[in-house]
Amino acid sequence: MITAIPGKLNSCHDCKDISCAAAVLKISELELVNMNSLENEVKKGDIILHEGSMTSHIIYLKTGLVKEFIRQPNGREQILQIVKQHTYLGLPSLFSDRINHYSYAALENSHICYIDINVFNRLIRQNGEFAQQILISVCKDSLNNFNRFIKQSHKKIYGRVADAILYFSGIVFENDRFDLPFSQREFADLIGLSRESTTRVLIKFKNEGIISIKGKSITINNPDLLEQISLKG
Amino acid sequence: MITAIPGKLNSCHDCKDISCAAAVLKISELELVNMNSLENEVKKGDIILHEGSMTSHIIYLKTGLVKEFIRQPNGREQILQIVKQHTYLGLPSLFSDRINHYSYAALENSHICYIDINVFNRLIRQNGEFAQQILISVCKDSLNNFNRFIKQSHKKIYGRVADAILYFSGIVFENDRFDLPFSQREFADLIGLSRESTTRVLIKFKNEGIISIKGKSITINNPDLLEQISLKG
DNA sequence: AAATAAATGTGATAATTATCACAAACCATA
DNA sequence: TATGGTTTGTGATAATTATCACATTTATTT
Repeated sequence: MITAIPGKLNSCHDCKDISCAAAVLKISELELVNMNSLENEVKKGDIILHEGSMTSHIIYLKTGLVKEFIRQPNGREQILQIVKQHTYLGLPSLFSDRINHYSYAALENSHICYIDINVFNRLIRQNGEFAQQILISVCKDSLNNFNRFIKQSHKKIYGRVADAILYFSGIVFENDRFDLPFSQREFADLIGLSRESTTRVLIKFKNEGIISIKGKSITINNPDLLEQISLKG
Repeated sequence: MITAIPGKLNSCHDCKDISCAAAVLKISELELVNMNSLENEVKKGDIILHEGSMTSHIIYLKTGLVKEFIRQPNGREQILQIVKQHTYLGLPSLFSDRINHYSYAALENSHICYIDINVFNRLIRQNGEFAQQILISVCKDSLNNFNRFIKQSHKKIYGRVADAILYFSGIVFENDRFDLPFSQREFADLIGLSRESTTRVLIKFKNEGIISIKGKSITINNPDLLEQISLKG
């Protein structure tokens, strides 16, 4: 039996944002316990969801890091975004045709929860606060993603690589120094460029002192200049 | 006073889809009358919303045709989608930062309604069915849009022009013959190509007999071939 | 209907990026 | 530490698309 929980939303301890999925989850967490939702550990490289498959459960990324991607007709992978913990995977699909449009693979060992679709839907209908928070979460996510994509689309390779570095630094890892969680091949897939072009730009940035590269580790030395390059297009 | 309306959703008479915003509106229509929502007529070319402005009302496109667009840093316009009647404009913005991320301009004389944000939000909280339908509508729309964009992004100019023609034929006008609601300059903006390249491809398609062009009117003679070109990338 | 402005067509050229081919560096593991 | 595999670096070249410049057509205004 599901009972609507009075509309008290807490903010997520990590990001202090009441629209963060972690905060949203607080309502459903009670339900999850009741419903015996499955919790699972996935290893780095594991595929969590396949594009084209039916949505049978909602998947909540409790801890870890995941890439969202599709396969382009030419066979190449297109990475759409890096998904951080406290996020539902592919929520929009649930509310459209219930087919997963994207694939998800773990970039690190991660913890995920499977939540029953019907529980979720009942919660939404019975609890307006919950519905509103999910709406906010979905809208923010899709807007951010779409905007990032649109802005990239007309930029030259320098601007695009700069964007990608700033994306990892700012949005994914929130740190000027970070380890690329995959190869340059995949980095190129995220940006939508050839591997060679991507490498060349990275080396150019390195030679100009804007960034430092040691193995998979990237350090931004001059964020302002990177921003400038990104803006210039 | 807003009262929750028992969850009976009708399908839209036009598109027979209960997730169509027209169906969703049925619930709020009653409210709209109560709240004295403003109805307005806009002329072809009028700008309905400016990117960057605050969301003060929700705008519902009752009749007409509208383009959603942004201005790229290089000054060029990027048309994101063509919005048909029975659609809320920029709904995702309402649920994120309440700033309109895109601009909207009328491609034909159109009728729009202004709905108070608070009415909308109260409806969502008080009526789970309504919330769910809005969620569905937002998710479908953003998925479709994003997918269209991603699929385009790696295609060559032929595939992209083919896509755009199929988009107008299938999604916007639902007819093999349609009038471009704007110039080829704007058509190019929608596709994200230069005007000259776009023109050249159109002429190529025309010379190959795949389409016919008379002024602004385009007729698709060979939809299968167009599909093929789109798929080939 | 003439004049003016706007949109479209087209060749030549330049800029950008992908592709190919292979060398060098790095990594895992026997 | 040798060895095979993968990833990264780099030059040369080809493919694709934008840009420029201008002719031609079409639309709008007086």
